[in-house]
Amino acid sequence: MKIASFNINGIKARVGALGDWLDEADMDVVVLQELKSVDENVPREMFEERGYSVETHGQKSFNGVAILSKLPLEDVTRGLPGDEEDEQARYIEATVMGDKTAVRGCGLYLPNGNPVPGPKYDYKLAWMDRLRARAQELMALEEPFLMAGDYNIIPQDEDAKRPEVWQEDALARPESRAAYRKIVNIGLTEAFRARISGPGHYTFWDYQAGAWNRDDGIRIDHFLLSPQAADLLTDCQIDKAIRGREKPSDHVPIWIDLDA
DNA sequence: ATGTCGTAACGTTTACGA
Repeated sequence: MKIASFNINGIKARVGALGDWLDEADMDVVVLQELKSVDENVPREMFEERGYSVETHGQKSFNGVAILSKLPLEDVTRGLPGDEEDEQARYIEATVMGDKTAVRGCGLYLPNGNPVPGPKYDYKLAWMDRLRARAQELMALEEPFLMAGDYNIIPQDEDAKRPEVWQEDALARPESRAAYRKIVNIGLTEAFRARISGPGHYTFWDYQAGAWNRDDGIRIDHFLLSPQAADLLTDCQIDKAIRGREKPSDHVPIWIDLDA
């Protein structure tokens, strides 16, 4: 079961590049972030004609997440539990019925949090605490689940080309990293680091200042796996090359393969 | 040179979020 996460930075602008990638990537499941569209404006046909069912949780202009799947989906839920007042579309869950095993899949777009300090940073940290609470609920089931998406977290200095410029940023501040570790440390496995160690692996390059040409990137898109899902992990890779194509997103896809 | 995108709207330009 191949599952990808891809922050597309606007579905309208990405129809061409996203379609090309879907054709060649051959994923069973894809979680998307930053649709920047309401559900009615998502071009479902481009996914359905490729064999995917489409579950969206959209929002005008900002945020918006989706799950695409060639495998049957069950029990789709939208929104991160823990705050009835939160209207930002950043979270969706569904159970993917694999040939051998069902996997609960969570797609997320974690708040950026800048500037620090301020209400946006407070919202980020509170959102991360809600995510941890949800992960703990799922852990108690002792079943395969995964949380995939744009975490807006640079876990360690080795995950940035220039860690010094991110020191005071919401993506790398000590409080942000601690909140991320608090989620991981309930017993989850970060898929990429379970397979590949060392610096120089990124999923995001800013559009500005020639960041891509200088390989000035950061690794902020992650898969966290429950123990039962980690047992099934056979691969995890970043599709770096598509950042160099026409009209790219500022993120690239990261994907895992599960024996499920 | 403080650098680029994507989206929306009281739109041919500005504001916001990233």
